[in-house]
Amino acid sequence: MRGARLRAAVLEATIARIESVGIEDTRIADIAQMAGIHETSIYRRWKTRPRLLVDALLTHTERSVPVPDTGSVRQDLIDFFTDLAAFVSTPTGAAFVRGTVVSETDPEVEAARREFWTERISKAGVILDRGRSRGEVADGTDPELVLFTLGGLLHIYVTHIGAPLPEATVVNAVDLVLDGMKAGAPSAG
Amino acid sequence: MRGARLRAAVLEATIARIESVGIEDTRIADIAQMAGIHETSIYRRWKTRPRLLVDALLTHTERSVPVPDTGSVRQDLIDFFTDLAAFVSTPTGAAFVRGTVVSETDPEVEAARREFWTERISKAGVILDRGRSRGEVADGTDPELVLFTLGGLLHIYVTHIGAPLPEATVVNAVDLVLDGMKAGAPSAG
DNA sequence: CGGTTATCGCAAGTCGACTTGCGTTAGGAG
DNA sequence: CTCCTAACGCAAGTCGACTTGCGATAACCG
Repeated sequence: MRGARLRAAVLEATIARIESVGIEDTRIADIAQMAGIHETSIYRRWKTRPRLLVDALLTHTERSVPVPDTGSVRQDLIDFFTDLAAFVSTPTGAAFVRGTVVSETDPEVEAARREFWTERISKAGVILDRGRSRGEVADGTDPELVLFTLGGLLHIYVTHIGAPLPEATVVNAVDLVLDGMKAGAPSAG
Repeated sequence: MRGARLRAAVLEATIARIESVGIEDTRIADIAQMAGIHETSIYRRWKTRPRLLVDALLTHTERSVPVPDTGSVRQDLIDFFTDLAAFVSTPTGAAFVRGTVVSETDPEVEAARREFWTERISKAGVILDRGRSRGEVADGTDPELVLFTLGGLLHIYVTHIGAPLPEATVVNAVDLVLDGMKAGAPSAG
Protein backbone atom coordinates (compact mmCIF):
# COMPACT_ATOMS: atom_id res chain seq x y z
CA MET A 1 0.00 0.00 0.00
CA ARG A 2 1.53 3.28 -1.11
CA GLY A 3 0.83 6.57 -2.90
CA ALA A 4 -2.69 7.26 -4.08
CA ARG A 5 -4.05 3.98 -2.74
CA LEU A 6 -2.71 4.70 0.71
CA ARG A 7 -4.14 8.18 0.63
CA ALA A 8 -7.57 6.87 -0.34
CA ALA A 9 -7.47 4.23 2.38
CA VAL A 10 -6.49 6.74 5.06
CA LEU A 11 -9.13 9.23 3.99
CA GLU A 12 -11.79 6.56 4.00
CA ALA A 13 -10.72 5.31 7.40
CA THR A 14 -10.76 8.87 8.72
CA ILE A 15 -14.33 9.47 7.58
CA ALA A 16 -15.39 6.11 8.95
CA ARG A 17 -13.86 6.92 12.31
CA ILE A 18 -15.40 10.38 12.45
CA GLU A 19 -18.82 8.96 11.71
CA SER A 20 -18.55 6.13 14.21
CA VAL A 21 -16.89 7.67 17.26
CA GLY A 22 -17.07 11.40 16.47
CA ILE A 23 -14.33 13.79 15.48
CA GLU A 24 -13.14 14.23 19.04
CA ASP A 25 -12.30 10.60 19.63
CA THR A 26 -10.74 10.09 16.25
CA ARG A 27 -7.11 9.17 17.00
CA ILE A 28 -4.68 9.01 14.18
CA ALA A 29 -3.35 5.77 15.65
CA ASP A 30 -6.78 4.23 15.11
CA ILE A 31 -6.99 5.61 11.60
CA ALA A 32 -3.60 4.12 10.78
CA GLN A 33 -4.60 0.72 12.09
CA MET A 34 -7.94 0.79 10.29
CA ALA A 35 -6.25 1.79 7.04
CA GLY A 36 -3.69 -0.94 7.53
CA ILE A 37 -0.72 1.42 7.38
CA HIS A 38 1.71 2.94 9.85
CA GLU A 39 1.09 6.05 11.92
CA THR A 40 4.24 7.68 10.66
CA SER A 41 2.99 7.62 7.08
CA ILE A 42 0.08 9.81 8.09
CA TYR A 43 2.26 12.35 9.83
CA ARG A 44 4.69 12.50 6.95
CA ARG A 45 1.97 13.14 4.41
CA TRP A 46 -0.47 15.33 6.35
CA LYS A 47 1.80 16.81 9.01
CA THR A 48 -0.96 17.52 11.54
CA ARG A 49 -4.24 16.01 12.65
CA PRO A 50 -6.37 19.02 11.65
CA ARG A 51 -4.96 18.88 8.14
CA LEU A 52 -5.88 15.25 7.79
CA LEU A 53 -9.37 15.83 9.11
CA VAL A 54 -9.97 18.79 6.83
CA ASP A 55 -8.58 16.91 3.85
CA ALA A 56 -10.82 13.94 4.55
CA LEU A 57 -13.90 16.06 5.19
CA LEU A 58 -13.21 18.20 2.14
CA THR A 59 -12.68 15.25 -0.18
CA HIS A 60 -15.71 13.51 1.21
CA THR A 61 -17.95 16.54 0.65
CA GLU A 62 -16.57 17.85 -2.60
CA ARG A 63 -19.41 16.47 -4.67
CA SER A 64 -23.00 17.64 -4.41
CA VAL A 65 -23.19 21.39 -4.23
CA PRO A 66 -26.57 21.58 -5.90
CA VAL A 67 -27.52 25.12 -6.78
CA PRO A 68 -31.28 25.09 -7.27
CA ASP A 69 -32.97 26.95 -10.11
CA THR A 70 -36.68 27.06 -9.45
CA GLY A 71 -37.30 30.41 -11.11
CA SER A 72 -37.73 32.15 -7.76
CA VAL A 73 -34.93 33.67 -5.74
CA ARG A 74 -36.83 33.05 -2.56
CA GLN A 75 -37.31 29.38 -3.27
CA ASP A 76 -33.76 28.99 -4.54
CA LEU A 77 -32.35 30.51 -1.38
CA ILE A 78 -34.63 28.44 0.84
CA ASP A 79 -33.66 25.25 -0.98
CA PHE A 80 -29.98 26.06 -0.98
CA PHE A 81 -29.75 26.94 2.69
CA THR A 82 -32.09 24.18 3.78
CA ASP A 83 -29.71 21.77 2.09
CA LEU A 84 -26.77 23.45 3.74
CA ALA A 85 -28.53 23.39 7.09
CA ALA A 86 -29.19 19.68 6.66
CA PHE A 87 -25.56 19.03 5.83
CA VAL A 88 -24.38 21.12 8.71
CA SER A 89 -26.65 19.15 11.04
CA THR A 90 -25.03 15.83 10.21
CA PRO A 91 -22.12 14.66 12.36
CA THR A 92 -19.77 15.03 9.41
CA GLY A 93 -21.12 18.45 8.52
CA ALA A 94 -20.91 19.79 12.04
CA ALA A 95 -17.47 18.27 12.36
CA PHE A 96 -16.43 20.08 9.24
CA VAL A 97 -17.73 23.46 10.33
CA ARG A 98 -16.25 23.14 13.80
CA GLY A 99 -13.23 21.16 12.74
CA THR A 100 -12.04 23.76 10.32
CA VAL A 101 -12.23 26.30 13.08
CA VAL A 102 -10.13 24.23 15.40
CA SER A 103 -7.18 24.59 13.10
CA GLU A 104 -6.65 28.09 14.40
CA THR A 105 -3.45 29.51 12.98
CA ASP A 106 -2.56 26.82 10.49
CA PRO A 107 -2.06 28.54 7.10
CA GLU A 108 -2.78 25.36 5.14
CA VAL A 109 -6.06 24.62 6.83
CA GLU A 110 -6.90 28.29 6.74
CA ALA A 111 -6.52 28.26 2.95
CA ALA A 112 -8.50 25.05 2.48
CA ARG A 113 -11.28 26.36 4.65
CA ARG A 114 -11.47 29.68 2.82
CA GLU A 115 -11.43 27.91 -0.51
CA PHE A 116 -14.28 25.66 0.53
CA TRP A 117 -16.55 28.49 1.60
CA THR A 118 -15.70 30.95 -1.14
CA GLU A 119 -16.37 28.25 -3.71
CA ARG A 120 -19.75 27.57 -2.22
CA ILE A 121 -20.53 31.25 -1.94
CA SER A 122 -19.54 32.03 -5.50
CA LYS A 123 -21.51 29.08 -6.81
CA ALA A 124 -24.58 30.20 -4.94
CA GLY A 125 -24.03 33.69 -6.28
CA VAL A 126 -25.78 32.75 -9.50
CA ILE A 127 -28.99 32.52 -7.51
CA LEU A 128 -28.77 36.22 -6.85
CA ASP A 129 -27.61 36.97 -10.37
CA ARG A 130 -30.54 35.17 -11.92
CA GLY A 131 -32.86 36.91 -9.52
CA ARG A 132 -31.49 40.27 -10.49
CA SER A 133 -31.90 39.63 -14.18
CA ARG A 134 -35.46 38.58 -13.44
CA GLY A 135 -36.06 41.87 -11.66
CA GLU A 136 -36.60 40.17 -8.29
CA VAL A 137 -33.49 41.60 -6.75
CA ALA A 138 -32.36 45.22 -6.57
CA ASP A 139 -29.35 46.14 -8.70
CA GLY A 140 -27.24 47.41 -5.83
CA THR A 141 -27.44 44.12 -3.96
CA ASP A 142 -24.16 42.50 -2.95
CA PRO A 143 -24.54 38.72 -3.46
CA GLU A 144 -21.62 37.96 -1.19
CA LEU A 145 -23.10 39.95 1.67
CA VAL A 146 -26.42 38.18 1.35
CA LEU A 147 -24.83 34.74 1.19
CA PHE A 148 -22.45 35.37 4.06
CA THR A 149 -25.26 36.77 6.17
CA LEU A 150 -27.44 33.72 5.62
CA GLY A 151 -24.48 31.37 5.91
CA GLY A 152 -23.36 33.11 9.08
CA LEU A 153 -26.69 32.38 10.69
CA LEU A 154 -26.26 28.66 10.10
CA HIS A 155 -22.69 28.87 11.21
CA ILE A 156 -23.34 30.58 14.50
CA TYR A 157 -26.05 28.06 15.24
CA VAL A 158 -23.71 25.15 14.80
CA THR A 159 -20.76 26.64 16.61
CA HIS A 160 -22.34 28.63 19.40
CA ILE A 161 -25.92 27.62 19.86
CA GLY A 162 -25.72 23.91 19.28
CA ALA A 163 -29.42 23.71 18.57
CA PRO A 164 -30.55 21.93 15.40
CA LEU A 165 -32.16 25.07 13.95
CA PRO A 166 -35.75 24.50 12.82
CA GLU A 167 -36.55 24.68 9.12
CA ALA A 168 -38.75 27.70 9.73
CA THR A 169 -35.66 29.65 10.69
CA VAL A 170 -34.18 29.30 7.23
CA VAL A 171 -37.41 30.47 5.63
CA ASN A 172 -37.70 33.36 8.05
CA ALA A 173 -34.11 34.39 7.51
CA VAL A 174 -34.52 34.28 3.74
CA ASP A 175 -37.64 36.40 3.96
CA LEU A 176 -35.92 38.78 6.32
CA VAL A 177 -33.08 39.32 3.92
CA LEU A 178 -35.17 39.12 0.78
CA ASP A 179 -37.56 41.90 1.62
CA GLY A 180 -34.59 44.18 1.75
CA MET A 181 -33.51 43.07 -1.65
CA LYS A 182 -36.66 43.36 -3.65
CA ALA A 183 -36.59 45.94 -6.39
CA GLY A 184 -39.69 47.60 -5.00
CA ALA A 185 -38.16 48.06 -1.54
CA PRO A 186 -37.32 51.61 -0.42
CA SER A 187 -33.63 51.82 0.53
CA ALA A 188 -31.84 48.60 -0.27
CA GLY A 189 -28.15 49.14 -0.01
CA MET B 1 -1.94 31.84 47.98
CA ARG B 2 -5.28 30.06 47.98
CA GLY B 3 -8.96 30.40 47.16
CA ALA B 4 -10.14 33.60 45.53
CA ARG B 5 -6.68 35.16 45.47
CA LEU B 6 -5.30 32.18 43.61
CA ARG B 7 -8.13 32.26 41.13
CA ALA B 8 -7.57 35.94 40.42
CA ALA B 9 -3.83 35.44 39.99
CA VAL B 10 -4.33 32.54 37.57
CA LEU B 11 -6.93 34.40 35.52
CA GLU B 12 -4.70 37.44 35.29
CA ALA B 13 -1.72 35.35 34.27
CA THR B 14 -3.84 33.60 31.66
CA ILE B 15 -4.94 36.86 30.04
CA ALA B 16 -1.39 38.18 30.16
CA ARG B 17 -0.11 35.05 28.46
CA ILE B 18 -2.81 35.14 25.78
CA GLU B 19 -2.04 38.73 24.99
CA SER B 20 1.72 38.24 24.86
CA VAL B 21 2.21 34.92 23.07
CA GLY B 22 -1.27 34.24 21.67
CA ILE B 23 -3.86 31.70 22.74
CA GLU B 24 -2.16 28.89 20.87
CA ASP B 25 1.13 29.09 22.72
CA THR B 26 -0.44 29.59 26.11
CA ARG B 27 0.70 26.58 28.18
CA ILE B 28 -0.87 25.99 31.51
CA ALA B 29 2.60 25.25 32.89
CA ASP B 30 3.60 28.81 32.00
CA ILE B 31 0.43 30.20 33.54
CA ALA B 32 1.09 28.31 36.76
CA GLN B 33 4.63 29.60 36.97
CA MET B 34 3.57 33.16 36.18
CA ALA B 35 0.84 33.02 38.81
CA GLY B 36 3.30 31.57 41.32
CA ILE B 37 1.23 28.46 41.97
CA HIS B 38 1.40 24.81 41.03
CA GLU B 39 0.12 23.33 37.79
CA THR B 40 -2.02 20.81 39.65
CA SER B 41 -4.04 23.56 41.30
CA ILE B 42 -5.16 24.73 37.88
CA TYR B 43 -6.24 21.29 36.77
CA ARG B 44 -8.09 20.63 39.98
CA ARG B 45 -10.03 23.87 39.77
CA TRP B 46 -10.62 24.23 36.01
CA LYS B 47 -10.28 20.63 34.87
CA THR B 48 -9.33 21.45 31.27
CA ARG B 49 -7.40 24.08 29.37
CA PRO B 50 -10.40 25.30 27.33
CA ARG B 51 -12.36 25.87 30.51
CA LEU B 52 -9.62 27.98 31.97
CA LEU B 53 -9.26 30.00 28.80
CA VAL B 54 -12.99 30.58 28.52
CA ASP B 55 -13.25 31.52 32.18
CA ALA B 56 -10.39 33.99 31.85
CA LEU B 57 -11.70 35.50 28.63
CA LEU B 58 -15.23 35.65 30.00
CA THR B 59 -14.21 37.30 33.25
CA HIS B 60 -11.96 39.70 31.40
CA THR B 61 -14.72 40.74 28.99
CA GLU B 62 -17.75 40.66 31.24
CA ARG B 63 -17.96 44.41 31.57
CA SER B 64 -18.85 46.75 28.72
CA VAL B 65 -21.80 45.50 26.75
CA PRO B 66 -23.07 48.95 25.81
CA VAL B 67 -26.48 48.86 24.19
CA PRO B 68 -26.86 52.15 22.32
CA ASP B 69 -30.09 54.15 22.36
CA THR B 70 -29.92 56.80 19.67
CA GLY B 71 -33.61 56.83 18.89
CA SER B 72 -33.07 55.01 15.60
CA VAL B 73 -33.03 51.23 15.20
CA ARG B 74 -30.71 51.55 12.25
CA GLN B 75 -28.17 53.61 14.13
CA ASP B 76 -28.49 51.48 17.24
CA LEU B 77 -27.82 48.32 15.27
CA ILE B 78 -24.90 49.89 13.42
CA ASP B 79 -23.36 51.11 16.65
CA PHE B 80 -23.88 47.84 18.46
CA PHE B 81 -22.45 45.64 15.75
CA THR B 82 -19.64 48.03 14.92
CA ASP B 83 -18.60 47.78 18.55
CA LEU B 84 -18.91 44.02 18.42
CA ALA B 85 -16.92 43.92 15.20
CA ALA B 86 -14.20 45.99 16.82
CA PHE B 87 -14.05 43.69 19.82
CA VAL B 88 -14.01 40.63 17.64
CA SER B 89 -11.11 42.10 15.67
CA THR B 90 -8.85 42.35 18.70
CA PRO B 91 -6.58 39.42 19.53
CA THR B 92 -8.52 38.75 22.71
CA GLY B 93 -11.85 39.06 20.95
CA ALA B 94 -10.89 36.77 18.09
CA ALA B 95 -9.39 34.37 20.60
CA PHE B 96 -12.64 34.35 22.46
CA VAL B 97 -14.80 33.71 19.41
CA ARG B 98 -12.51 31.02 18.10
CA GLY B 99 -11.52 29.78 21.50
CA THR B 100 -15.06 29.06 22.48
CA VAL B 101 -15.37 27.04 19.34
CA VAL B 102 -12.33 24.98 20.18
CA SER B 103 -14.10 23.56 23.19
CA GLU B 104 -16.06 21.20 21.00
CA THR B 105 -18.05 18.78 23.10
CA ASP B 106 -17.33 20.10 26.58
CA PRO B 107 -20.69 20.69 28.31
CA GLU B 108 -19.27 23.28 30.69
CA VAL B 109 -17.69 25.39 28.00
CA GLU B 110 -20.74 24.85 25.85
CA ALA B 111 -22.87 26.34 28.60
CA ALA B 112 -20.54 29.27 29.22
CA ARG B 113 -20.41 30.03 25.55
CA ARG B 114 -24.17 29.89 25.13
CA GLU B 115 -24.65 32.03 28.20
CA PHE B 116 -22.25 34.63 26.85
CA TRP B 117 -23.98 34.95 23.51
CA THR B 118 -27.54 34.65 24.68
CA GLU B 119 -26.88 37.34 27.25
CA ARG B 120 -25.55 39.65 24.57
CA ILE B 121 -28.40 38.77 22.24
CA SER B 122 -31.07 39.34 24.83
CA LYS B 123 -29.50 42.61 25.90
CA ALA B 124 -29.42 43.82 22.31
CA GLY B 125 -33.02 42.70 21.93
CA VAL B 126 -34.19 45.95 23.50
CA ILE B 127 -32.95 47.71 20.40
CA LEU B 128 -35.54 45.87 18.37
CA ASP B 129 -38.20 46.27 21.06
CA ARG B 130 -37.73 50.02 21.18
CA GLY B 131 -37.81 50.14 17.41
CA ARG B 132 -41.06 48.23 17.33
CA SER B 133 -42.70 50.51 19.86
CA ARG B 134 -41.52 53.41 17.73
CA GLY B 135 -43.16 51.87 14.67
CA GLU B 136 -39.85 51.39 12.90
CA VAL B 137 -40.00 47.64 13.04
CA ALA B 138 -42.78 45.32 11.92
CA ASP B 139 -44.68 43.53 14.68
CA GLY B 140 -43.97 40.03 13.46
CA THR B 141 -40.22 40.55 13.60
CA ASP B 142 -38.19 38.03 15.59
CA PRO B 143 -35.46 39.96 17.46
CA GLU B 144 -33.39 36.84 18.00
CA LEU B 145 -33.39 35.99 14.31
CA VAL B 146 -32.24 39.47 13.39
CA LEU B 147 -29.51 39.53 16.02
CA PHE B 148 -28.25 36.05 15.21
CA THR B 149 -28.23 36.84 11.52
CA LEU B 150 -26.15 39.96 12.01
CA GLY B 151 -23.99 38.29 14.63
CA GLY B 152 -23.50 35.31 12.37
CA LEU B 153 -22.04 37.53 9.70
CA LEU B 154 -19.39 38.81 12.07
CA HIS B 155 -18.80 35.33 13.33
CA ILE B 156 -18.26 33.73 9.96
CA TYR B 157 -15.86 36.49 9.06
CA VAL B 158 -13.70 35.86 12.10
CA THR B 159 -13.76 32.10 11.95
CA HIS B 160 -13.74 31.38 8.24
CA ILE B 161 -12.73 34.44 6.32
CA GLY B 162 -10.12 35.93 8.59
CA ALA B 163 -10.49 39.32 6.98
CA PRO B 164 -11.00 42.34 9.27
CA LEU B 165 -14.41 43.15 7.77
CA PRO B 166 -14.78 46.79 6.66
CA GLU B 167 -17.15 49.06 8.53
CA ALA B 168 -19.26 49.44 5.41
CA THR B 169 -20.16 45.79 5.66
CA VAL B 170 -21.85 46.30 9.00
CA VAL B 171 -23.84 49.21 7.64
CA ASN B 172 -24.79 47.29 4.52
CA ALA B 173 -25.81 44.24 6.51
CA VAL B 174 -27.95 46.35 8.84
CA ASP B 175 -29.64 48.00 5.89
CA LEU B 176 -30.14 44.66 4.23
CA VAL B 177 -31.86 43.24 7.25
CA LEU B 178 -33.61 46.44 8.22
CA ASP B 179 -35.48 46.97 4.98
CA GLY B 180 -37.14 43.64 5.53
CA MET B 181 -38.26 44.74 8.95
CA LYS B 182 -39.82 48.09 8.26
CA ALA B 183 -43.50 48.32 8.94
CA GLY B 184 -44.13 49.44 5.38
CA ALA B 185 -42.43 46.41 3.87
CA PRO B 186 -44.66 43.81 2.18
CA SER B 187 -44.01 40.37 3.67
CA ALA B 188 -41.81 40.58 6.71
CA GLY B 189 -42.24 37.39 8.52
C1' DC C 1 13.61 -6.56 -16.35
C1' DG C 2 17.19 -4.13 -13.55
C1' DG C 3 18.07 0.30 -11.17
C1' DT C 4 16.87 4.48 -8.72
C1' DT C 5 14.39 7.01 -5.34
C1' DA C 6 10.80 8.70 -3.01
C1' DT C 7 7.74 6.56 0.12
C1' DC C 8 6.76 3.53 3.80
C1' DG C 9 7.54 0.54 8.24
C1' DC C 10 9.52 0.59 12.60
C1' DA C 11 11.58 2.06 16.95
C1' DA C 12 12.65 5.42 20.14
C1' DG C 13 11.85 9.70 21.93
C1' DT C 14 9.87 14.70 22.88
C1' DC C 15 6.22 17.62 24.52
C1' DG C 16 2.07 19.22 26.57
C1' DA C 17 -2.49 18.11 28.48
C1' DC C 18 -4.34 15.73 32.19
C1' DT C 19 -4.56 12.27 36.41
C1' DT C 20 -3.61 10.38 40.99
C1' DG C 21 -1.97 9.48 45.62
C1' DC C 22 -0.11 11.49 49.57
C1' DG C 23 1.74 14.80 52.58
C1' DT C 24 1.08 19.69 54.05
C1' DT C 25 -1.01 24.03 55.23
C1' DA C 26 -4.07 27.94 54.89
C1' DG C 27 -8.03 29.81 56.94
C1' DG C 28 -12.56 29.65 58.74
C1' DA C 29 -15.50 27.49 62.81
C1' DG C 30 -15.96 27.26 67.47
C1' DC D 1 -6.07 30.24 70.10
C1' DT D 2 -6.99 25.47 68.57
C1' DC D 3 -8.91 22.23 65.54
C1' DC D 4 -10.57 20.56 61.17
C1' DT D 5 -11.04 20.21 56.50
C1' DA D 6 -10.86 21.61 51.95
C1' DA D 7 -7.38 23.42 49.07
C1' DC D 8 -2.72 23.33 47.68
C1' DG D 9 2.31 21.46 46.63
C1' DC D 10 4.79 17.77 44.82
C1' DA D 11 6.10 13.55 42.43
C1' DA D 12 5.22 10.12 39.29
C1' DG D 13 2.78 8.53 35.62
C1' DT D 14 -0.67 8.11 31.42
C1' DC D 15 -2.01 9.35 26.84
C1' DG D 16 -2.06 11.25 22.31
C1' DA D 17 0.04 14.40 18.98
C1' DC D 18 4.17 14.88 16.57
C1' DT D 19 9.42 14.11 15.33
C1' DT D 20 13.57 11.71 13.75
C1' DG D 21 16.92 8.39 12.04
C1' DC D 22 17.47 4.24 9.54
C1' DG D 23 16.52 0.21 7.04
C1' DA D 24 13.31 -1.74 3.52
C1' DT D 25 10.51 -1.75 -0.69
C1' DA D 26 7.11 -0.46 -3.98
C1' DA D 27 6.60 1.87 -8.21
C1' DC D 28 7.92 4.54 -12.06
C1' DC D 29 11.86 5.03 -15.61
C1' DG D 30 14.44 3.48 -18.88
